[in-house]
Amino acid sequence: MGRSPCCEQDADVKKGPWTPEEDKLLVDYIRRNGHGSWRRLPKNAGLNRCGKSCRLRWTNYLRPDIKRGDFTDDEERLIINLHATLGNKWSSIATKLKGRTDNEIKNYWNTHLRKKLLNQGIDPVTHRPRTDLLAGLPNLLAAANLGGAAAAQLPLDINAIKLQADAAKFQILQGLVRVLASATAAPAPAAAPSAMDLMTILGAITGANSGGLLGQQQQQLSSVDLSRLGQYDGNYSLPPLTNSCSPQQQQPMRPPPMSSSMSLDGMLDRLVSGTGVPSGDVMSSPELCHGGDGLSSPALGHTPVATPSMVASEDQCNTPGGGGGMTSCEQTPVASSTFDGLASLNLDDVDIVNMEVCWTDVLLEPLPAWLSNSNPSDMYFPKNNTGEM
DNA sequence: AATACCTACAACCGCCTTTCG
DNA sequence: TCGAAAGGCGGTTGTAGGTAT
Repeated sequence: MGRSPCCEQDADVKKGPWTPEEDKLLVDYIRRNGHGSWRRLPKNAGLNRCGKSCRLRWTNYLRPDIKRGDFTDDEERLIINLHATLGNKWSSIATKLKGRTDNEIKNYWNTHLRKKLLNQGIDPVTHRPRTDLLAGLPNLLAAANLGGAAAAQLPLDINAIKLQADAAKFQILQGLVRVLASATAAPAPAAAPSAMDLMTILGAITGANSGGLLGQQQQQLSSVDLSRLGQYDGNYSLPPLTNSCSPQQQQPMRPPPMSSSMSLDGMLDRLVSGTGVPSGDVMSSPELCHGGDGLSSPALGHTPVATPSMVASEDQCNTPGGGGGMTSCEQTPVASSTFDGLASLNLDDVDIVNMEVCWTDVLLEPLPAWLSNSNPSDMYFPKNNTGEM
């Protein structure tokens, strides 16, 4: 059908921001008479505006019951939950938030909440883990695999590439762990990659060698059809996106077993097998809410104090698998990946008991600032550094 | 201090739905 | 029942203010 703009016939109507005088005319008129017919209102109120413009100005800004000010945490949660259910039905969402207009909620979503979810690795449209990150995985792995001769040919760019790869790895890990968590609740469809596929990929991403994929890992990865990763988007139902670590669950704060439960593999084993995980709410498992979280553990090079200055030590360089493998520390630039050197890390050095952050919280955190730094070479090679560049 | 860039939000546009004669 | 007018909605744009260079 379609309609011409309501004021098309009158090209002289004013557009743009409203002046205080216009606001006063509109408010005074509606207080005295009600708005009645919006089309006739401008003329009756002495406004050179389109009726539609008057209605929007009134409903979005001048109405006396409009609530002003920042959105509260409760309002944020409500908007996110409602959006997950209703989608972009802003007017429907607005009916649940007293005093907020659909336009205000829409703007707040587009400027704040959308970015917030994206930073948490959540697709703001589907409210599921982002799969666009997985789609770029092959390229990412290729970049991460640059080392040795390739690195020598790209001496200036390799650090930036590796750091960007780390940033993407971090987000991919967020998504993968969420996917794996959900996989315990719903069996994977036959066509989708298996949990073991993901484990292989994860192993490759977090590979102990600093140069990237090597030997057996690379062979294993080649057996995984990465193109099927995209199927995760619709095939698994995810657990609720709630902060699931209740005080009671965190209370025991017992030192977790220092064996596999603190390693990523151990954690994922539990997720995949369901061992020690209460059915129905994987994310809230007390097993997973102890002080030492999987991803912030040193097993992934993400100790809470991890910084770019965390460079592989001489010991690590000399330890098989610790930044070593087929790529020596000499070949590895100063900006060795924080995902590198995993096998050499000593869990005994970590104060797990005092790490009070739930791992699910870490998963939902935005990228660390140093990982999302737009100019990584500045971080790795400060101008007043020792002149290693 | 000047300029460029970024962000937030008010306002507009075009389409769809509802109402009414 | 039909068609036009009016209201409503969601996407997009324009702009002011803030921040970085």
